[in-house]
Amino acid sequence: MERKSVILVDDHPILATGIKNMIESLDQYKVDASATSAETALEIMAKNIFDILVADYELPGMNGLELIREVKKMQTGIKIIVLSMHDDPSVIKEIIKEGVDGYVLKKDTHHSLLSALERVERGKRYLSDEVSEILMQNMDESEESQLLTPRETEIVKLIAEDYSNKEIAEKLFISERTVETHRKNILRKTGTSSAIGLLKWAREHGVL
Amino acid sequence: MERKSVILVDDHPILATGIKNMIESLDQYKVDASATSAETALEIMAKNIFDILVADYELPGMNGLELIREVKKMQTGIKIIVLSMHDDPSVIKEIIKEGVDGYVLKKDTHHSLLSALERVERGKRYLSDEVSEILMQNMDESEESQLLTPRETEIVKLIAEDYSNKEIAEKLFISERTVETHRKNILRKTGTSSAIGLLKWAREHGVL
DNA sequence: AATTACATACCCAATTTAGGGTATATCAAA
DNA sequence: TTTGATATACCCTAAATTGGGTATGTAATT
Repeated sequence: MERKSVILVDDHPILATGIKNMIESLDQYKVDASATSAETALEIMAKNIFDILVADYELPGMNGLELIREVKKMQTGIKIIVLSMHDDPSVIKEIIKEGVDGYVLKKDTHHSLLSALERVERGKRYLSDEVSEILMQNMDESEESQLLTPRETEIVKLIAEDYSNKEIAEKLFISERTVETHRKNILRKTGTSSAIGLLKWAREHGVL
Repeated sequence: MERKSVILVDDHPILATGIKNMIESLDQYKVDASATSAETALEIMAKNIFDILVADYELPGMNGLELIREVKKMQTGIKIIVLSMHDDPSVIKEIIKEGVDGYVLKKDTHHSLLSALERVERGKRYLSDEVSEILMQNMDESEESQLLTPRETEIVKLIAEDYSNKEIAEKLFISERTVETHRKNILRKTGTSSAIGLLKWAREHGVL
């Protein structure tokens, strides 16, 4: 049987080597290419065909999401498995929406990664048990990403960048009163009561 | 020849397995124990003797620094190699000051880790090339980690956790006036002018 | 046509933070 | 022993933020 060709993307070589060995411990896979950045990976994929892409989500420069989008444009048949450290529901949802075939957390066991490989090879999708559980816990409190209006989200971002109400007002060509109103509404909606509390909320909910 | 006994601590099993295989690719080492938390590692080390500890620095609960301190109390002869993602000079310095034998970044190659093992086994210390370079670049702008006093750093952390001055005062059993004074001094020293600006500074300078 | 959501803008009051001081006790270093 | 750094605590004022309202124009939806 032909061994499936895998390309691996991880910006931490030490971890990449470990994962490569892990994958190749199964005879049916061969890691034919490794890249430490999304950009390099895309260059390689422009010239070679692979069966499966195993990519770290946290990458320097272009992030995992952008990489996935580009790859799907280039090689429509390729299976994508994302390996991520983030167990933040909003991040997970975002990645899955992008249509990846497998999602495995770095804190899962190595069996998870191997299971993911076997499942996606057979055309199925795979979520590790950890990931499934996280998603189920957050089904109900979903749509909270739409809690804030676009304008409010914009203002949250400016607050996070350390602009005062006055500066935000000038930047957006609106009155300082309006910024204050948005700010109040934002704090009320998010259940926070200070700029720093809001920042924590925003990070946890993927607004930033 | 007796194989050296290694204990591995990493909270991400998938990565731990990869590193274990990597270490055992050299015949002279055997990974006799693995733990996913500092606490578990300490329990194991209370009952067994190891030659070398390879520990991830980012751990849930007790952090790498505290783990190192505890281990040095328990097993004075053990060699310690820290494996970390952080290439922030201030973090690196802090860890090295604690007297570890080797420091390797996850973005180094796997050869670095193996070199580290061999060097510390022979009683020498090891810093990966990447780490050496980072430290050299920051020799001059050093001491900026000492810009803030310990007390001030403590307060920065509490501000980052969204405590108000009043709450910080209660927590530390000091007057709210004192917290205000610290806060003013911190803003002056860091050249910032708001809590959020301070937070950005703190993140950039490894205070958090 | 009525309702709803959104962005806009104002009023008021209370609280918190920022920025300017000064002052004291302690401890280490020169 | 004097100096310097640190942690403590207070004074003052000004600015910014928070928390409670109301109100209006616009666009989309029912």
